[in-house]
Amino acid sequence: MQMPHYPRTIFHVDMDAFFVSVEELFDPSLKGKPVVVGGDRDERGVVSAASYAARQFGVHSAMPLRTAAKLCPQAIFVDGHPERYREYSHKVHEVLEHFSPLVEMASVDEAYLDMTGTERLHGRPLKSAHRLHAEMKSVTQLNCSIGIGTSRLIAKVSSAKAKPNGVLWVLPGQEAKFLAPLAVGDIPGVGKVTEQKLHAMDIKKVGDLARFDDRDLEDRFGKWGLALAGKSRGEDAGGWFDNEVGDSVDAKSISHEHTFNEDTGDAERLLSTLMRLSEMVARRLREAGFFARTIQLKLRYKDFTTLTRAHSLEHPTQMDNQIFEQIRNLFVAHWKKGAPVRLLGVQASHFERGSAQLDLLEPDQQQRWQNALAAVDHLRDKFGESAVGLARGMKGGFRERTHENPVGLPGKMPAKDANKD
DNA sequence: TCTGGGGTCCTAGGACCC
DNA sequence: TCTGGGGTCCTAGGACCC
Repeated sequence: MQMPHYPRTIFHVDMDAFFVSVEELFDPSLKGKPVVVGGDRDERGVVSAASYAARQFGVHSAMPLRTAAKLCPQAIFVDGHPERYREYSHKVHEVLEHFSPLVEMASVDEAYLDMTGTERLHGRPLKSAHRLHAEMKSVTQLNCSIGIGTSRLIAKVSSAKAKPNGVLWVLPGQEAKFLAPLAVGDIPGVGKVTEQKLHAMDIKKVGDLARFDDRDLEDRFGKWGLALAGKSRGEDAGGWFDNEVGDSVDAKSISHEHTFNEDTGDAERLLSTLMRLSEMVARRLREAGFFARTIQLKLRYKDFTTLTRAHSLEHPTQMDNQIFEQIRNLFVAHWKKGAPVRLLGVQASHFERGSAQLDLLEPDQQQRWQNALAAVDHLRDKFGESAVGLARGMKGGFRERTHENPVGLPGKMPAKDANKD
């Protein structure tokens, strides 16, 4: 993580209307039509992606589906297919790896490449960008846009300006000049709230921002103000942007949430949803090899008021039943009984790589527990989530953790009185 | 318009310890 | 009896991104 002493060449590769384009590959009849990915026109939810034809009507991502339907009644609404997007994301990644060993997927449909020093192999930046662009099209049949600059920030902003299907190179030394005429909202990290605050200070363009004193901005916005000052000059100032391209960072949290199609105050239904969410989170913890110390409940009522309540455990866990136990306690303690709920969420965070509980065991016993858990996950793959219940939480409680049962798995044949509570 | 789901980072207050 | 300051952990909430 040391700063390079020469100017870097960073590519930001951003797939054009990625979800829509992938859907078009599976159903070519969608091509050229107004398409909205995210769900049915009358569903509770938002637009994940809109085709360029749909955008003509003012439809854009994050917009409520029902609003999109009003703006563009003739649009075709399709469900998203995350597996398809992951599959194509892998193809994209493979293409990119032909161009640099330092590739970082920033999400399913965009990536940063550090192309510094690849001139001998690939030629000048514009030439390699055009080759990349062509190879992407021929291998994946998908269009992308490429931004080139001396920082992630410049690469990212220039790829947005290159859309659709274009390449844009900001020459070293021209960063501030490139940014100056752009709206402050074009800076990644500047959303509605910051934009409003800046507008109130009569800062509309990045150039206006660049003329402000760093100290001034720091006084008004704290740490974020200092980062803003740097960004106005094209620097990767502050936070995630400062990471070298290709530095992999461990996940900090794993969560699942669910919005009901209609609000419900039915305790049974709410608890079984929390159980399902807990299982999904636990399973991903096991896949990642993480044990979580903090478990958090998210509760959103009918009127959209949202609260989060967390609890930290003495012993980190990756078990369904232990997670659900915490979630249930938090839920019972904070849910206004009978109040209609719109959304429930379960989050795990503060990860550790191992478990003090498992560490108490001999290596071969540890292996047996891990094998047992893997077997359960395998059965669930085969027969569905409900086939194997690690957590029988709804009506009863949980097995106590003991030395013989260090992670709180239910026994093979739970006796009638096996559950406490 | 009536607002998804999965994440990251930052702030701020209170507890607790030295 | 009135009163320090710094560090760290925990919790809650909010802005933002794709």
